[in-house]
Amino acid sequence: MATVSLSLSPVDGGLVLKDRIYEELKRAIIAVNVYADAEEYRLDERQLSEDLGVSRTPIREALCRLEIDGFVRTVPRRGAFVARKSRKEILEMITVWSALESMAARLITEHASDEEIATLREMFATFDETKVRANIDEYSETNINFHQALLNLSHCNLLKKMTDNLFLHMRSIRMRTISEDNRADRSIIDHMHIIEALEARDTELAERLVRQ
Amino acid sequence: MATVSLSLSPVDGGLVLKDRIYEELKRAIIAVNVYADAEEYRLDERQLSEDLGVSRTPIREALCRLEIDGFVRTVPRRGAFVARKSRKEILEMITVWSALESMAARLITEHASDEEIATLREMFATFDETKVRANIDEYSETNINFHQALLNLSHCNLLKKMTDNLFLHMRSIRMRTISEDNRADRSIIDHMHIIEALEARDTELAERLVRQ
DNA sequence: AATTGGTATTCTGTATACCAAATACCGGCA
DNA sequence: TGCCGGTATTTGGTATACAGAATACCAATT
Repeated sequence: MATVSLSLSPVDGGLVLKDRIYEELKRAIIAVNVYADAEEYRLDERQLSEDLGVSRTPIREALCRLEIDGFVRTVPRRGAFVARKSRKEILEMITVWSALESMAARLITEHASDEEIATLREMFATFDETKVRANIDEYSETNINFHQALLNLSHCNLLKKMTDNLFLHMRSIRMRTISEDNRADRSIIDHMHIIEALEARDTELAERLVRQ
Repeated sequence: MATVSLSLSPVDGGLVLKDRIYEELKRAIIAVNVYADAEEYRLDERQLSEDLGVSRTPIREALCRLEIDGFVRTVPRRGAFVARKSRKEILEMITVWSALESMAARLITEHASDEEIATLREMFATFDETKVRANIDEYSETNINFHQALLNLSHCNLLKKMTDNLFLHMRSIRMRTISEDNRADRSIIDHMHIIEALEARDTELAERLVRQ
């Protein structure tokens, strides 16, 4: 009897309790606008464990991971708090981000296919400069998607992984500076310039544009 | 009575058990040359806990951190293994590293003082090209120090933190490719060129040299 | 002899219990 | 009334206990 190949995929799902808690806590942390009010958001392990209906152990592992990611700051013997980034730290995140993304741009000019680059244009297909002001928030999403798409096209998983966390941080910080986002109309032009540089395989130009 | 300021440092050391275990495990992992032999290095929690004389809880937290750092790969319900980087992953690490370090070079040309840049030269004071071959390993250390010094001078903590881990990985990988290090004599010249570009505040040149 | 089914063991994942440090509260004393 | 000290409570850090899953091993059957 020939063994019939059913091409099954593993049923695991790969998400254990601590991972789900990690995701849930991260979502919750990003949801609260830490920068809005002055009080410190304290994360009580016992509180969380009974809220989520699990024991403290997976909570602690999730908090441990969140601390490494920079979303939580734990003081020994004091507890865990939602991290509040200083201005300097934010600037440093932007610096690192631009370093990584400009490298992504380099890689794209060198390795990505024309079709892949073309997909970048499609993201802005529904927007033109006159409409941008009307739906800032939708554009804001597209804006983020654009940056993430750049990292994806770099085909460098490490670059993507390292920027993903930065993105999440920037997202929550952005809420604080939402008013500054009236520069969206300038931004869309910049993005088009970037795409053009990528299409022209102009490595240096693409890198420079992205960095700025 | 005026409160006398004694400028005492916390006696704690700031290192709790899990942190010490983390450091110890990391050291041990780097010490074993994973790439030398084919067998998988398994990290048994019970084994570790009795070897280190602590319970499993801090072990697990340390392993969690090591996994995020990429030194350990844990399979659900299977355990933790010392991570073995694929060729692709290694190349990606080098890519990210060069992205970060070239950004550091940019920052140095823009912000570092002349004195700080001058310290880079001193690192190579004891070396000239004829001597390099004689003490490769000592030079290798200086080589690493040079790169770390660059990151330090960038005055960007995040850049430094992100590259520190990459450095540790590269260090253990280097053991595998130690034979290739006969290119040290070319390397020292490259470093001098980098220093000169930094001194000349030539941002673009410095960045390009570092990236390569 | 090989393969399959079942059982036993091992080890992770999770929960609970214990301990020590830190803070908060309260009472006494100046 | 204000300050100091002590006690109590809270809470994070650590250890242990329990349960479920995965593997290894053995036996039985073909």
